[in-house]
Amino acid sequence: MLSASPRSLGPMRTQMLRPGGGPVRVLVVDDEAPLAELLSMALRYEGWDVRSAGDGAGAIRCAREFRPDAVVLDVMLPDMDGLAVLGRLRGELPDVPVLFLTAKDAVEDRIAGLTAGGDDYVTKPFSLEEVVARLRGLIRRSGTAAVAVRDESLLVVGDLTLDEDSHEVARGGEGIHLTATEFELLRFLMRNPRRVLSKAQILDRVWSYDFGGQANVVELYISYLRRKIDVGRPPMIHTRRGAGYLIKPGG
Amino acid sequence: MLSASPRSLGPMRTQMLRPGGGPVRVLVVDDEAPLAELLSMALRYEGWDVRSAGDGAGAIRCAREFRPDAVVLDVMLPDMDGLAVLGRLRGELPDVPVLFLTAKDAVEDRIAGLTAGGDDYVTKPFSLEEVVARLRGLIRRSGTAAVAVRDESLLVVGDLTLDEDSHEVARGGEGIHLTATEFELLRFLMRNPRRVLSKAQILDRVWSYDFGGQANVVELYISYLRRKIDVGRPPMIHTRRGAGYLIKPGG
DNA sequence: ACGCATTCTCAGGGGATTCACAGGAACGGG
DNA sequence: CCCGTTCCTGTGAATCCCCTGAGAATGCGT
Repeated sequence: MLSASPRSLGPMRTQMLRPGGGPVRVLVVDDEAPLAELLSMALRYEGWDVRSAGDGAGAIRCAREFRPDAVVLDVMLPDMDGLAVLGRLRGELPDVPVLFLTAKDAVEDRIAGLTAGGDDYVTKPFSLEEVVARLRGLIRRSGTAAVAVRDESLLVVGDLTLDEDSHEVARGGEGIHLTATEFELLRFLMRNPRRVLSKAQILDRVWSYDFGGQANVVELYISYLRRKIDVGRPPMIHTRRGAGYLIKPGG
Repeated sequence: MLSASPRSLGPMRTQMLRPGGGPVRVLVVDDEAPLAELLSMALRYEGWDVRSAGDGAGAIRCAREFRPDAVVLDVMLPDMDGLAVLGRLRGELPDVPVLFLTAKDAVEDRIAGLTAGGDDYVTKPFSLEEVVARLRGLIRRSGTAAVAVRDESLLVVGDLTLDEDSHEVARGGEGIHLTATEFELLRFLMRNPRRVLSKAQILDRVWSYDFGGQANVVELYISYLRRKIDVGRPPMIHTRRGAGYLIKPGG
């Protein structure tokens, strides 16, 4: 039914597919309904087939019948703790990669134990761009899905390259150091080349879902990025006054 | 079958159709009746099948039976808030794209997240042209409807091109810089080539619905546009004295 | 605890954009 | 050919949008 890709940004992007040919399947487990909803939408937007559960029991049940290729799992659930859910999950799906969601102040060693198997985690509040990127990384590396995957981790726009695995950025072969936020912003731009992105879109996607600050942080970080990648070169980041920003190869 | 198009403007325009063959269905949800009416008319004018609801409960009910291909949703509703409506809506129609309407000065942080799924939004007061353009974009990208879709983001009239994604405009291959208002005006003209558009129509469509200024802004902006796209070339923007303006390829 | 990196707020400034106004040009009917 | 109407466009002011420096607050590693 979802045969056509529901992605809206980045129409030319290669679509991740599972071996059978259908879209990658992801299970979202979180008891905060709005957050689960937000995540589900963002992941569907990637072209993935998403289901969600609000507690551990539901997660196990859904895992059994849905057989997802990846799981996004909140470690704080009402009925059972993260470790228990993980154990039962692995009973059903031994090799499924898991992305944990955890509060900032959670005990670090617990997480370290959970992610020992090559899984990953992000702390709340997270940005959607970050969750999607981590999940893509997990799926790609797991090898169970991810068939139609080229050199997926490298984004290229003109002579500008960004490696989503190593987080290395270079323009004209010369390496460029970016901070975490700068990197996320540039990744979002580069994943949508030649497309005007409004400041609101950027804010929604790159900043945490609970960010309540001034909207001009976007302008500020665009300014930072330009200093680092557009200095003394044909500029690639362009302003569309009244509309937003876009990145494109100089020409 | 395209000849049976109910559109009144632009007979040659490709008509968006849903997979079954019928017109695209859109649900408008807004408690301000005049505004809902205005929107509905503008969307019917696009050849779409439109229904409207004045509150969240009505929206859910209508979504269930009407099964729209897209939804226009005011985030401020009398009975429930935007996120709640969105949640219930998605319960009925998991993949329907949503265009949010929001007040300019609304609390920004409640918007953040709403648009995460690839949805979009416009701030009040908006122009109808903007709403229609955004909605077309959402429908086109959602893939559920949008069958008769070519290279939709590019408008072409003679040697003049306008890209709705990158906001780039060129005549004879040469790039042209337009301001936001000039861009919207040209888009409206190009979406209705060879058709006379009255100043009133243009004002209603391109300017915000609460614009209270002088009617000759249209003349002024036509003048701006001519300087930029018709300078020293066979003119494409023509005046029909007493009637309005139209754009057509020189010849 | 200390220093450095990073994130973000605030505010000033500059330039682009929008728009009103008004005089002049073009048009069309008589 | 005259005149009223409609349209075009120069000028200028107000506003809006965007850029960026300075510095506070926070986080992070040593």
